[in-house]
Amino acid sequence: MSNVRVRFAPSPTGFFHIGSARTALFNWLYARHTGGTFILRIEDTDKERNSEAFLNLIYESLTWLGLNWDEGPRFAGSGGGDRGPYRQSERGDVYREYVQRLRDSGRAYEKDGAVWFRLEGERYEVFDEHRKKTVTKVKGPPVVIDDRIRGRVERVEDEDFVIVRSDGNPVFHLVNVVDDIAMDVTHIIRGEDHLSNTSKHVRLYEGFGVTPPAFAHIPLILKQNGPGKMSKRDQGALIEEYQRRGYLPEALVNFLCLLGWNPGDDREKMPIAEIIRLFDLPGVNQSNARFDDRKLAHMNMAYLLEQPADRFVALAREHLTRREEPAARAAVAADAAYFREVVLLCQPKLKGVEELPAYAGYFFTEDFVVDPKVREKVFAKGDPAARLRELRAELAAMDFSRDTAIEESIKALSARGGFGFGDYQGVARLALSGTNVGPSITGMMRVLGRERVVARFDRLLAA
RNA sequence: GUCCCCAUCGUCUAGCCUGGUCCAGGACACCGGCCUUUCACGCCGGCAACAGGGGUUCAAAUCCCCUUGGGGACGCCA
Repeated sequence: MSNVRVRFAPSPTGFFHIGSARTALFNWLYARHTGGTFILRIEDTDKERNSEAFLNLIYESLTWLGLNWDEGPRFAGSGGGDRGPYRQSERGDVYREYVQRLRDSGRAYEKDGAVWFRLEGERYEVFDEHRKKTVTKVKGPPVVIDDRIRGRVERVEDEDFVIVRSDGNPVFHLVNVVDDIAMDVTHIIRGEDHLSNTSKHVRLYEGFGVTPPAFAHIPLILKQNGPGKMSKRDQGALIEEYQRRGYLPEALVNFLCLLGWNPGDDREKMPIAEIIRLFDLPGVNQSNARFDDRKLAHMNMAYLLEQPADRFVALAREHLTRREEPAARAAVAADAAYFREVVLLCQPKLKGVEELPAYAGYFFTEDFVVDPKVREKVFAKGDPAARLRELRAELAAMDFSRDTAIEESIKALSARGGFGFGDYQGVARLALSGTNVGPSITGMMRVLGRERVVARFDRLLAA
């Protein structure tokens, strides 16, 4: 156990989004890499905008992603620790005590009913064109931030700022710094949007007579289309959406790691243990990264392909249970062993489990649509009906227990008639599925079983 | 407007710190081809970038400056 202590400090004021998840991830990775402690702290000082539902979403999303926390609110095995409470709404006493310390030392004062932090230096008044008002400025040396990712950053902090609102609630800058002191946080890893706040925070640390922790400002994730950083409103921004769509959390985590960090070589798909081993602050990029849902989808497919049968089947079932369409309901209602056969037959072909209802719906109902375009195409050349009748005649004697046996029968039939395997495959697929895409035809026949295959052949021949 | 951060293929990036090994490598996407029993996967190939200008140097993607562009922050939100 090292003495590294990092924290992820979200506020439950909205959906949990990709940017927050990556900040949490980088903190978690750094804690795991160093053998340090990962703290979850809930910054719920904005009483107006907080909600328990969003709070729960934070817990659930982090847990789903596998980002367990060592200290913080207790949830699903995570949490605990002796520097709580870990919700800022429960830490009023701590803040009052720290504010009093500032007032005692003359570094805080009251004005307009609020408490302000006093900067040190010569004061002067100036009219701010942008804000259209006269403000009091303070002359002083710039704040120097030694950022672990950006290097040396200088910023002038030249106005006193509010630390306790007139309604008595402490503001973000104050509680953030106080808690990081009280919780012995050693490294602050957060989004670059906080870089300009950091000068305030450093002054507060100085005001408390505390050496600031190490700062590491990570690049932002930019929205896929259009200008600006990704926000909760953007398409694909919500973690729960990927959970709902049946994405593998480890695929999402792997993808997120690569947005602003890399192992230093060409590797992309890596087990989490390897990422933990290699992750370090100097390896984090300085420039913002644009989100790319296609790359994420590809990563997800790569992970899906290698899932053990049991987990893949469970994932498919869990996903389909939440889907509303008839194909999904029929699939869930089907015999479990049959469901498993179908899903495993499709596994190597799918980009995501969300494709399942559209891709494999015909396995679970006799009432599937026959694509007219595909039908036209299949019947455009040769005599597919004749081929299907020949194949139909073979069915009774066919061994349906193995794909290879079915394949051999069809090959033998083709050889006898002087046709190719494909002459039977296309029309048979149309009869069985109503389309021209899908898993292997022999696998389809085996899984559907002789009875259903015969019926579907007959139906197409009758039409 | 002010301040801060950033700048390599369409996108994510390697290379930059410690200049020559880079007519710049990988991945996603896209386009061909192969494989094949459809569709995928896979494999092979292709397209495609050092933002612009100035400097330093024998030599610059790499160091410095300017411009431009992108991003962020400027709340009694977090």
